[in-house]
Amino acid sequence: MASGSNSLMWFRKGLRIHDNPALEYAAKNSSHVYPVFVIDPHYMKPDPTAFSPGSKFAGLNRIRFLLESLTDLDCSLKKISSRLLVLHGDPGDVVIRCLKEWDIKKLCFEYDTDPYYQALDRKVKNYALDSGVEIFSPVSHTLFNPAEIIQKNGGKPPMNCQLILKIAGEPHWLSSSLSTTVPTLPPVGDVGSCEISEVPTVKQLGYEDNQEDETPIFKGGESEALRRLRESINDKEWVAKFEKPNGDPSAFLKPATTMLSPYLKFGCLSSRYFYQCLKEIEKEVKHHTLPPVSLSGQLLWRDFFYTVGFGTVNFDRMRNNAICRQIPWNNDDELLAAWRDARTGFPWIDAIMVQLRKWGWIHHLARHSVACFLTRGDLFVHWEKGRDVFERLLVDSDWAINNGNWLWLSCSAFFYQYHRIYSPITFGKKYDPTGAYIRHFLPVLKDMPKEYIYEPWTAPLSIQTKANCIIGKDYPKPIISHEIASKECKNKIAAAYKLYKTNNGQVSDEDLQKLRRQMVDNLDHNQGTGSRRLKQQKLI
DNA sequence: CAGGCGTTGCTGGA
DNA sequence: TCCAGCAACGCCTG
Repeated sequence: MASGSNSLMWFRKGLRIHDNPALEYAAKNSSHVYPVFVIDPHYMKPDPTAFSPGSKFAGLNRIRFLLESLTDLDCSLKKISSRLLVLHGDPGDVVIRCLKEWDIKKLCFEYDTDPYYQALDRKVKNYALDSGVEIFSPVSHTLFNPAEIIQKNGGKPPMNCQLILKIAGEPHWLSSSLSTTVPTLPPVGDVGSCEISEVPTVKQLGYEDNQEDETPIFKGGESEALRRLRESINDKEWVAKFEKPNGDPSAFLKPATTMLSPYLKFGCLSSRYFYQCLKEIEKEVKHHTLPPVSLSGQLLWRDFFYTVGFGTVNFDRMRNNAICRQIPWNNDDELLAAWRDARTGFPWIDAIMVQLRKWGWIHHLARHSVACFLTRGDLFVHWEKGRDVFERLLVDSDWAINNGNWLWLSCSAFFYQYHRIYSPITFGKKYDPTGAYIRHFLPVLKDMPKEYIYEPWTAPLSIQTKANCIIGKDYPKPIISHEIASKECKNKIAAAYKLYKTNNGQVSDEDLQKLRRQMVDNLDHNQGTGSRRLKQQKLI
């Protein structure tokens, strides 16, 4: 039986029992294990000034998911004669206080590459080192160790996904059996004067719990994650044939992907365990798709973005980010708000933005569609603004992956074929010619005939009247002409790329400002056919 | 230094 | 449903 000293298991992500090496280590030779989660008011308290319910940093959907995950974790810990200790306050201060109060000799937590945790962990590690507390912080959130990949690649992160496998080979743990359960944990010791609470409800955190319109799409927690994993991989044919670019973004009754991303984000599901399951299936079936498009490939993409995010200074911004193209994005908050609040006048785009707000999840290609529209395709708004909206609204929002994809979609890094623009009209039509997706998320258009549902402003007034939807009154006119705006966007990016080349990648703030002025001049020369002018005239 | 390639573009024709 | 043609990017490889 366990004997020895006290251990603190600090949960942050990795909200699971299975494949949790930090938890296993905490349990080893300890007389007491204190499983802790710290609720950071800074992250969790309601922010009434935000554009959607939630805190300053996270929408309510994600906060709810996190709380559900904690409840499930508490429940699982109770089954192995322990419990989750929930504390409130600045996580660094709280953990340091616990280390003192409980006479902790081992501090265990999953290693995290996000800048937030890098800073936080530095603080806690410094204290622990000074006071003789042993630290165990294994890499178990990703398939590979990002630092190791970077080192093997000569000190730089690999800049395409295929390279990861080439550099790393198969993960070292692939053929070993990852723990699926922990039989029992040493008991929680005396908590002294530390204030312990149960997992709070959203109401207790100060939120209105108005789960009005639709039942939530996700239920947080490891139990649900494992259940959904089984369900997803049950159909081996489906797994074997999975090809990411071929998914249907308009499928909402039965979405086209596994929808496991929120569980991977919080570590309710181990990406390593998931990968093992997929490899097992790939071994069994005759033919299967391959990375990067296969289902297993999707986990490699995750590692790819984690690695580049870890190895790139200022990965989450344009300025002073060595891999990011300098592009003179505009600062038009009106355009941004129209996109964010689903009133661009393009039903395909607006329907996606409604789904994002309600579900906290949209299909990968839907993300592409709206991200392209906001940035390089139509509105030319800065990708950092769109990133912020996604970061808030997505339940699965993950720092490295979200930023990486916005860099990708805005043609700022990784991908540069800026002339390939998703049409806000024809792209969705391809998958859903009758507009069922639009009708579901934008009921105001539910009676619009299918001939006009993607471009309702072209419907004759008699049709609009019959459909009970007057464009410009019941549903907005399009904020830009896609034909004109997309052409302008291409020209702007071409100019920015050109400057980047002539300046050898050294583009200053002044250079960008100059470029912006030139662009305004160009618009004026074009006799007001530019998007700016169109917007002023409220033209369609 | 040229040629091939890149998870997910669009249009129009067969 | 598949394909060519369009326009045309940078990065990697040899």
